Amino acid sequence: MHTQQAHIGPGAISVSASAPSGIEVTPGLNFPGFTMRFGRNEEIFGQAEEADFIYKVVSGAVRTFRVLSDGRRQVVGFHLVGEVFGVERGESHRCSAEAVADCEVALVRRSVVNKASDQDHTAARWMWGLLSADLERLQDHMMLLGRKTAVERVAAFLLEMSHRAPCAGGLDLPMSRSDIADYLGLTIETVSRTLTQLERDRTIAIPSSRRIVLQNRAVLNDLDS
Amino acid sequence: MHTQQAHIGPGAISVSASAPSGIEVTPGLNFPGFTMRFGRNEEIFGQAEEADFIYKVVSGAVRTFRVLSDGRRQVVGFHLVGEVFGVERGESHRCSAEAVADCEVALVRRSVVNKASDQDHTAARWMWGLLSADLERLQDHMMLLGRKTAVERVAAFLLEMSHRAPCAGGLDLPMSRSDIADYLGLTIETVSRTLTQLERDRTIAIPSSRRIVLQNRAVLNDLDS
DNA sequence: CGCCCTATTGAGGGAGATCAACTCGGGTGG
DNA sequence: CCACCCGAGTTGATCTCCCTCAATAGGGCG
Repeated sequence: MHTQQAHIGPGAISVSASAPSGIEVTPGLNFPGFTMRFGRNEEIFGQAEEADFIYKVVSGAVRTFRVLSDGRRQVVGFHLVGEVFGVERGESHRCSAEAVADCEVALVRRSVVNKASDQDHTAARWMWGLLSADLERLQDHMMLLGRKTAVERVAAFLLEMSHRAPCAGGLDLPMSRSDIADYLGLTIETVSRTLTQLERDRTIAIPSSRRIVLQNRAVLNDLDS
Repeated sequence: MHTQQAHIGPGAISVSASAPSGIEVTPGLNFPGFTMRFGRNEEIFGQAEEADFIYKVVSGAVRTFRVLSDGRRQVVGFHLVGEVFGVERGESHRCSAEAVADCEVALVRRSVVNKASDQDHTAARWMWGLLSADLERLQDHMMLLGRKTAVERVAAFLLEMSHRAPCAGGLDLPMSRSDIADYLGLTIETVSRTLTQLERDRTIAIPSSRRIVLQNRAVLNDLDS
């Protein structure tokens, strides 16, 4: 169902030279690190794998997800340009991460960040902020998955993406319908049908399948409750 | 639908004397604080309210949840004896919290914890651990809400409760079917039907509606995938 | 142009929701 | 002590939203 490729971890050939100044994880906070490139659907890290790094999207987009033994998949989150992912407790990752589209990712050693956090409150607070922002998003998403209808889920998704991506004149979705469906707890068919329904209502326009223009945000906001 | 009562915040009459030694939030880590009692369904804190405290369940049980404007409710989590809740980023709570049953709760000022975290890595790490344990649980729960069937959800719930509560010879559920339903993204009817189905299969026994004996954990574990 | 992958559309079925009746148990008051 | 009541839980009948299966349409790239 989903392309499974060999894991290419840190140290593999796709490592590129790190910027000499290090990785700026957030304005004013730099860490030594390096960048890597990943092709579409390539694995960045796997569930239960050692969590030695934290990651920041430089270009492209990333999905984190979990799978059940029978293949059912739940996308936990999408990570767009500038966003940090892979921040976890302890030793190992609890999600897998894959490139949604070709992308470039900056890596910083967890040990480096941990040491900085112990010495510098700025770094500690930054990490704390990352984790709790994630928590907040996950709580919103639980509401969506547990209690919202298909239209409401799709509306919430469109609004979320439009807030997180610079959307001058319409969204450019990096992810497939299958990714969206697994994020929203729906099937690709339902996602597709719901989008065309919203298009018929003139709430959105879909010039091409990955490009969506929000024509009536008021309706979407209403659906978002 | 749910009993809405006036909020009784810190400083209200139900405050009882704090233990002179302070609140032991985790073995070896004490903070000055005090305890309060809440009756069944009483509000402990409300969504968007100032998050001045963190809370620990001394006795009874607590639910945290969110509601949509039309009353649909999603229970984000249950908090049993010994567990800490209300740890959030920044200023305000993102969930409401209510007493599932009569309970006693210990409160510690956030400012106290923050100060301790800045000076002592033990406290900082403890907070970090709390937050990321929550995150982990929420990710599991997203999988449940997004992709699991009713039986799988109920099985997962029973196993979760049996792991978190001392369950010598059966669970004693503090929460109603309605709470369970809103936690699992189902209706009370479906929860009830699923439980009786599991009872007919001899997977569980239900001596009384709040008491459940796990007779065949293997089946439940299989359903938990 | 033809291939392949992604997306859309249609027809039909099913898991769970909804609506409604009934049962159970615990508390209260006569 | 029993009758009554009320909330919680169970069970039944029906409906519906979304899933499943299947066919068709687009669109990027060789």
